[in-house]
Amino acid sequence: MSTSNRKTEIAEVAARLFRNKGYSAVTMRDLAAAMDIKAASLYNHISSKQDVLALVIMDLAALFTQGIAAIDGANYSVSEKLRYIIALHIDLTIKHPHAMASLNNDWMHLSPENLKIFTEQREYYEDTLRRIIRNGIEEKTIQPLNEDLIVFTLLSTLRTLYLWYGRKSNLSEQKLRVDLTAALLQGIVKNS
Amino acid sequence: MSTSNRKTEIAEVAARLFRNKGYSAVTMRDLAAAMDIKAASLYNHISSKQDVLALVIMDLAALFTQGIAAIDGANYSVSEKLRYIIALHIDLTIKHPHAMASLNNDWMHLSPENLKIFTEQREYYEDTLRRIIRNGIEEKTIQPLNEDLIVFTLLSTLRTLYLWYGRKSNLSEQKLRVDLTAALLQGIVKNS
DNA sequence: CATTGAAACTAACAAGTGTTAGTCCGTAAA
DNA sequence: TTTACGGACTAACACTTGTTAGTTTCAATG
Repeated sequence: MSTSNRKTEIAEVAARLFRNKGYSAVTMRDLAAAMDIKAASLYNHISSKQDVLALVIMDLAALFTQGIAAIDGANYSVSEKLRYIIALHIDLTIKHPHAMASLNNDWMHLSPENLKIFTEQREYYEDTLRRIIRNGIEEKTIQPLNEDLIVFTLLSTLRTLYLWYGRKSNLSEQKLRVDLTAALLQGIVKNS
Repeated sequence: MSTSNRKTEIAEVAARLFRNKGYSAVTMRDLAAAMDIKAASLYNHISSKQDVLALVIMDLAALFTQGIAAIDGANYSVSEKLRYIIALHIDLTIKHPHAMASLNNDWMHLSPENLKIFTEQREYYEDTLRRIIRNGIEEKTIQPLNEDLIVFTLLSTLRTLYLWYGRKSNLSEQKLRVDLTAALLQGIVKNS
């Protein structure tokens, strides 16, 4: 295989540390200690601290980009697309809860080249979602609210799922999907 | 006056820097440069870097605590309480957009004493909101979804308002309040 | 057995970190 | 005019940072 086992292990431990203290506050000695080795030994597997951050963030970012591209390209209704996007976020959050934190909070510390790629992907993601929402408003299946507001209401909840899911509650993935979809799409008050 | 003008000026500039790079990545020399003075000169006004962080975060945290206490203590319906809580977040976000970022992302770097106070206040805030939601579910004015899920759906959107409001959109505060309340409480799809 | 190579180690460096000590300047009070 | 002092400065400290160089260990391969 192309990437060594140890390298991905470093990325996983790093993601957990980054989640708790942020990229800048985690030192290479912290990371090494968490793996029970010395800092210098890390460099047998990775080339720099930036490299580790990219390892944590970039693959996950690509999964989001691919995910929304597939959903948007399929022959779904607006409502179906939104449901699949919610499911995508739940799925990736459960699989990579720690990396999600870095994706949200530490992306600005990526190297210029990776930052460019990341920013483009994020814009593509948000533009796609915005277009779906706009379609829904035009066909009158989505409430005629400000479209940026709708986009960020959805995204802010989906992006910070990692903050509480699995901690505060022990919801099943199934129940999470059903209830979260209901809360985001139908709202939380009755008889509106 | 008890706190000097210069001290609050430092806190404001620091909040802006913390927002962009995070507390740990901002050096005292960065902060000094942003104020056009030398790093050592900062210590005529503040006692430590931690002190600056506390200056940025703690007062704002107290405003949230006082705000929700007042709303919860008043004789409002569940729906009214939720509307006022949304308005509280909008109000404080517009007044302190930079400090909101630190409140969300840098609180873990507070000194142990301040961290304790902060954590207690946050728990009080979340507990209060959770109780309001639970009341609503019991009296059947709120959808019977998982209550933690509802709490964090609301909070995640409200807490990250600073990320996009004033940047991506030029909504008036009035329109923001109306549309955001609608999106969070009634949802975004029609004819549910 | 000899050799290789992955992966750990020790030691160290250069740059950057928060912070302190001591000094200087200019304005306002005495 | 003298005094006091807020608020800037220079210089320096002790420590931490990411990273490199060179070495050692040891299991797998020939």
